[in-house]
Amino acid sequence: MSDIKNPKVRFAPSPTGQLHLGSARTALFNFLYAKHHRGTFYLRIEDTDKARSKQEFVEQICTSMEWLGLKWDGEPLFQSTRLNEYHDVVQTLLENNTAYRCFCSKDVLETARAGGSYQYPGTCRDLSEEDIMMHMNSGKGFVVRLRVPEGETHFDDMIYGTVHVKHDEIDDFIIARSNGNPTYNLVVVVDDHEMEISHVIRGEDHISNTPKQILIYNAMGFTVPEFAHLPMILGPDKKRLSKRHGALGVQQFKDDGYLPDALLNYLALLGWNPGSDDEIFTLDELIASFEMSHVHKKGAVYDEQKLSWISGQHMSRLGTAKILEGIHAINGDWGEGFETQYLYEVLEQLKLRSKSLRDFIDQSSYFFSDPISYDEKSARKNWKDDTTSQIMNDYKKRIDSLELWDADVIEASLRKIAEENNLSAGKLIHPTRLALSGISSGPSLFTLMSILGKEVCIRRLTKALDIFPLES
RNA sequence: GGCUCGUUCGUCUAGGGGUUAGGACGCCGCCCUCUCAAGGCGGUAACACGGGUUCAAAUCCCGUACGGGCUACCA
Repeated sequence: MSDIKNPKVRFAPSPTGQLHLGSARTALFNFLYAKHHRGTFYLRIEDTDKARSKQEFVEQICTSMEWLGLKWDGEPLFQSTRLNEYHDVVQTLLENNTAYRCFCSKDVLETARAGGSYQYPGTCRDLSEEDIMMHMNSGKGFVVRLRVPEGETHFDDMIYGTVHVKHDEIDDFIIARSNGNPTYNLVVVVDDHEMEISHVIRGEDHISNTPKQILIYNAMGFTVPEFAHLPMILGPDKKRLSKRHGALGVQQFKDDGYLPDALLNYLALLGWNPGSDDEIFTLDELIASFEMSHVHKKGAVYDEQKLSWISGQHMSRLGTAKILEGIHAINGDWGEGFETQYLYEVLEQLKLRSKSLRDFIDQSSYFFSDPISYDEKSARKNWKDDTTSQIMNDYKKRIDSLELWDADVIEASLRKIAEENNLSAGKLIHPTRLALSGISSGPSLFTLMSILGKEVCIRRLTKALDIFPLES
């Protein structure tokens, strides 16, 4: 495969919705293939469905792709600007007799279909010149159909291998609607040819469109590109992932605080394997190891737990400055009023405990303000009675007198007072943590205290002494 | 219905004639430990089924079953 030179690929979403996980994966594989082989990655907006296409979706798709880091080369191509070209191709096909006008009404065909016939009966396939003129003159509407020849078509899919389809399984399908607009199968071919696409990489749902498109390539005398069909991403019900499976737009992952590299990493592992046991990759690493031959055919079920794990792995490898940048991108207020150095220390502690940027935000409140509520379960367990209060009070006084405020010193003083009272250190540690953070989990207590500072610790202990033990 | 593609632990996957069928997520246990994580160690769990071919089949072939996709004047 290393002899593939400068392939040209494209990602061709239709702007009828935001960028979804499935399309993002298709975009990623196109991107990886292009970059791995030093090729070109184009973006084409398939907006020929006027009724459903919206400008806002075009913007949303581009934004999502930029966020993911899937930068396309050149300017996006909009199909809506190319209607004339499509029209010309239809004319050429009509002229060389590889396509014909069909005057059958929609109703007639639907009735026929309802009767159990699945294929177009070929009514207008061999209309005489006179009949055509007559219909035209009477102002009757028509669609243009491709005249599918006898025989069979096969192609060598890079992932699925050779696929054969007999032509009698293929309808004389419509390439231009009665309103003159071209249909998908035609525009795809015309544009892929125009853009000199060498490798068409798309979802497996297009595998049965491929023979039809090859027929058009042949009818026009165009060179047929290589094809690679990607397996689908499935929901837990094993059906193709869709809106029904919940909010799975790329935008949502961004809002949930996932890192783009983590999402991409996860997506890459859905249907592809790196040929090693490695699982954590940056985008550049994915580009370096991507091989189409390692893409397999089976649909893969989307699993949020694994995404979350991968995300956590990325998080723990990321520098605190990058994390801070990411957090501020989704919440500009976070840590406002505190010095950057302080924020870095906070992030350093939370890194191994966070799967997403949201987790940092959700877990960090006590670094910025005194707890306003306390975990009741922990309070009842760890601060049972006045005995605890007494020792906590002693402990408060003890740390108040500390000259040097660092984790080791703080720890030593706590262990000493525990020993003096013949208690295990935990008997002091747990209530202290509760008093300082309001919860029972988090970073090492002594690190926490050193970060918070003496004054804050004393203040929070004082407040806790007022509150605990709770009334029974 | 027709066509087409697929089927290895619950999930993502490795393995493509001889393997104790490997790894990862999850789950469970242990270790570490001030908690929660992280990390380490261990455990749980799979070749859809039936026929062939072969000394030998998860692996090759044929069926069956099940699942996906397509079968639009959507893309």
